[in-house]
Parts: sequence; structure tokens; C-alpha cells
Amino acid sequence: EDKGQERGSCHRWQEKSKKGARREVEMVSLTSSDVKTWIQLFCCCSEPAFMVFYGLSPGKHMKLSPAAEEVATFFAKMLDHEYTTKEVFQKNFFKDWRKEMTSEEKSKITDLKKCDFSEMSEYFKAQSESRKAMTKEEKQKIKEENERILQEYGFCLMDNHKERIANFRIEPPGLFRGRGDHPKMGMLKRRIRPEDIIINCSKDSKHPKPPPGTKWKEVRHDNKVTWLVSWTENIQGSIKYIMLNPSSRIKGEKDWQKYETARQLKKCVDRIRAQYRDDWKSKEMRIRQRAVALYFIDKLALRAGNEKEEGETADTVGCCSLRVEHLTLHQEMDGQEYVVEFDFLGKDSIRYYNKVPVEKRVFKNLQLFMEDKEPEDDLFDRLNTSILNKHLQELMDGLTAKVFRTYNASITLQQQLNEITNSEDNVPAKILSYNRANRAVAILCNHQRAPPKTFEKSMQNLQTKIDAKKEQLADAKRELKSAKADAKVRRDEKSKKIEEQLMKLEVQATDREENKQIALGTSKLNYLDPRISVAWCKKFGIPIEKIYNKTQREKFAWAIDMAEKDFQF
DNA sequence: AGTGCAACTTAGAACGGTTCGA
DNA sequence: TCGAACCGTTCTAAGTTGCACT
Repeated sequence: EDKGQERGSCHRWQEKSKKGARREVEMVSLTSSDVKTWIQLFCCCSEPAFMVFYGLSPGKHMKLSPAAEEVATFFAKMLDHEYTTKEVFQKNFFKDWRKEMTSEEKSKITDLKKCDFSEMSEYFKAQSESRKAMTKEEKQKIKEENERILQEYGFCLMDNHKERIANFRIEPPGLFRGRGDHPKMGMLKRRIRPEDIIINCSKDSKHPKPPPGTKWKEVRHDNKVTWLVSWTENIQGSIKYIMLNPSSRIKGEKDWQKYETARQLKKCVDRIRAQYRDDWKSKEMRIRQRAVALYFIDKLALRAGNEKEEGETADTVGCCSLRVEHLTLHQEMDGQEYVVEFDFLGKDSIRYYNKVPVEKRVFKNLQLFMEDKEPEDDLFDRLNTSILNKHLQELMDGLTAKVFRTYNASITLQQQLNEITNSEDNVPAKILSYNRANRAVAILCNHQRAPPKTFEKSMQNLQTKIDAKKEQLADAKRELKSAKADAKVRRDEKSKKIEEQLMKLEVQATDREENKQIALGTSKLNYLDPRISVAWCKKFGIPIEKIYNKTQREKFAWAIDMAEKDFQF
């Protein structure tokens, strides 16, 4: 009910966001999942304890202390995963597991390879089976309980608005799984206790009480930040936050601002491009490097690429942190001149592989940057993200490296939609056009996915359906021909209907085939100005539900309210 | 300029419920 | 009616950016 009052025109949003600090936050309550895990831990002692078979004394079981047992169960639950076989994972796990052992356990359990977790593993498999085998009623009951928990803990009051909290559950303990080749995989992610928790709310707010006998680390009242709760995590030592859902006012305003900045860039991108092209000729190496890096960020939508501490994370790079080994220069390749072959691991260790023809000047510069360097040397040794962003800030207020990704993603969607939407098409065909435009963006941003395991089979199934439909259509056409005049109209309608169904299936097949290795979700959620899609829907009479599901409509409510059919990015 | 921290956005994997076709 | 495929949701890791401090 409140939405309508709060969300009005574009202007009201702008005014509000200019004010800066939010005012009042009242915590309704914080989840007590920490309490629950305590109880669970406690209870497991009254159950028959798990055993680890220990190979040195054949046939002997070992009853573990509760702390060592819990950590062992984390490992047992993951046994089916490939990464538990990795040396780094095992080494890290075993080291942290031993820290939880009693001195007796420590002296007995000295080699992970001699531990047999299969009994534990079976126990959890059986548990998951029995969970699956629950009756409808039991499942319904759990669902209702989850809903109750959501209602009780999942909301807060900010500036007198009840807002949904995104991640209101404290992260449970477990074994850390980084992405890619992570040096810390397998380490124990420890349990968060009330003493780790900082609560942030307004002074007069009734904030949740810590579990009996415990204290929060701190209760503070900082209205310059948006988080409600924070704690420090033990793997990287970084801070974790509980924040609001994307549907909240505070997130929506930020999102809108982000796209407005990208639209600002649209106005001056020609100037900026002219400047960096000019800078390719600079006498100063640092300026040339800056200009070539910016060209990559603009043309290829690369991320900025901060330096990372070696050995703390997986070895991944972005633009500024590219190394010589990540590029191969080809004077000529497949009939094209000056081709740069990129091959590196980006965020989340997703591979970026691309062969790009570049301007001669860029090519010559790259040769220069790579001269007399080892493969593991930085390509841009006179550049980092801080230098680059400082330069961008001078070119346009609010401009940073990531704005280029947002800008290029959104402008591509807009251009593609303008170009390929055919107003004569029916709804499924128009949606195919939309998905194709979305795909162009996903390819630009390198949002890949592994082809679904069942891809080939599901394509085949679809083809079978199409063949059957074609058969059906042929039948209908024959019947139409032989039908008497009075039945013709009815027959004609019938075959029209079948034709439409066939067309729908064929569109579906094309869409799925083209989407084989591409993930659309990330760009849709984070890079594409939703007003482009809303306007497109309005212009071509497409129901918004065909483009955005419920959650997405909630997140983009501001755009759905705001954008008219003639909005252009 | 370099470093480290804090706060925020972006990301794919895993999970679990729903739908669809045999 | 059942299982496979699909699709949305949850989870939390992994980025970017700005700022304080030296």
C-alpha cells in the first residue's frame, strides 16, 4: 500500500536520493539462527555419536568429541564433490579439523587418508532421503514454518517503511569453498556467535536481544551506511553484512542512480573515446597504458582489475591486472590484421577467451608494453585501478571503470531492440528478438554457463514435438482441402491454430539452441537499465511478466512505474 | 603514491519447488 | 502418476570503489 505513495515521478526519486543519509531504522528483529545451531549442537550429543573409522587399528571406531565430530560431518556431507579429492582442500581441512580435536584425538588421528567417513556420509544421505519422502502435509508444515520465520525475522522498518531484508540468516559454519583454484578451499568457516555481531539501527529503536547469557559485540547507530548487521568472517578477514532486499527503496534508488550515471556517459562517450585514441600517441608510457586499458574496458567490457594479494585468493585478473601471459599478439590471423588473443581467468575464475582485431596503434603499443617482459609480468606496469579511476573522474563526474560495462550493456540492448524488433511479429517472435538482444549483451559481458547436462536430449525432445506438430498441420491442411464449403471456415481456423502452435515451438527451439552456453540472468539483473525493457514492453504490447518474473518486477518496480513507451536509454 | 579497510555491487552454484510430457 | 526438465530462490564468494592514514 505504501509503495504508491513513496514511488512517484522520476523527480521525487531524484530529490530523495540527493538528501543522502537515511533517517530512521528500527529493527523488527534479527534471526536467531545462531541460537538454533547451538541447540542442534547440543542435541547431537544425546544422539548416538558418529564414528570415524580409523585405519591404523582395523575395525576400530572412534567416538569423537562434539567439536571434532561437527567438523568431520562438514567433510562427510561433501564427499560426493570433486573438490574434496583435491590436495589443497584436504590439507586445509585436516589442519583446521585438528584444531578442533582433543589432545587424545589429535594424537590418534594423524592422517586424513586413514579416516573413513562413509558411515557419516550414509547417515546424511539417509536423512536427505527421508526428507524427500515426507508427505505433502509434512512438507506444507515446513513451508508454513519458513514463512513464519520470514515474517518474524525477514523485515525491518526503515524511514517508517517496512522493508524486506535480503539475507537475514547468519551464515552457518561449514567448510569454505572458493571458486576456481582457491588456496583456502577446505578451511573451516567458523560459527558466528553473538559476540561477533554488530547491530546498526537508530538510537530509539528496539533492537533484537542477544540470546540469553550472551552479548552483541556492539550496537551502533550509523545512519550513513545501509547495513543492519555485520560481522567479520574468518577466512579472508572481510566484513559480511546483512542488508535490505533489492526491492527496498534504498537499493532501488542506488540502482536508478547507477543507470543515470551510465546515461551521463552516453552524452560524453564520443569525447572520451576521441581522447583515449589520442592518448595512444602520448610521449608518456603511463598515459599510453591508461589509454589502451581504457580502450579494452570500453570495447571488450572488461572489469577494472584490482591487484590481489597472492596466495589469499584464486589467481584471476581484470583489465589493469592483465599479465603478459594472458595476451598473444598475431600480426595476422584468419585473414585479419593485428589480432589480439586474450586468454585469462576473470571473476569467479570464469575463462575469458577472445580473438579481437584491434587498431594498428593499439597493437604497436601492446608490443611495446610486452617488450623485455617475462610472461608473469604485468602488462600495464604503470597503471592500476586507482590511477585509472582518478583519470575517469576527471573526464566525467561519477565516472569509474565499471560504468563502461553498464553503459555498453544497456546501449547494446537498446540498439539491438530498436534494430531487430519487428512490430508485425506475434508475441513469441518478439520475445525471441528480446532474448537475442539480451544475448548480445551477455556475450559482450562474457556471462557464460556450462551447457546444461541434459541439453542435447531436451533439444531432441523439442524437435520430436515439432515434427509431430508438422504432421498434425499437414493432416489439418488435407482435411481443409477436402472439406465442404460450409465446413471450410471451421477447418481453416483449426489449421491456423496448429500453425501458431508450430511456430511457437520453433521459436522455442531456436531460442534454446542459441542460449546453449549463455547466461542471461546476470546482465538482466545488474547491467540492463530496466526502463529499456519496460518501455519496449509498453511499445509493443508485451506483458511485463513475459520479461520479468515476480522477484524481478519487485526489484525493478521503480522502472515499471517510471518508464513510458518512448523511453530511450 | 601506497596500503588497508569498509561498504557496496556483481556472480555462479546449489537447492528446491513447479511444470510438463510419457 | 511419476520422473525429468525447468525455473526461481537462496546462498555467499568475489569483485569494485572510495576513503583514511602514512
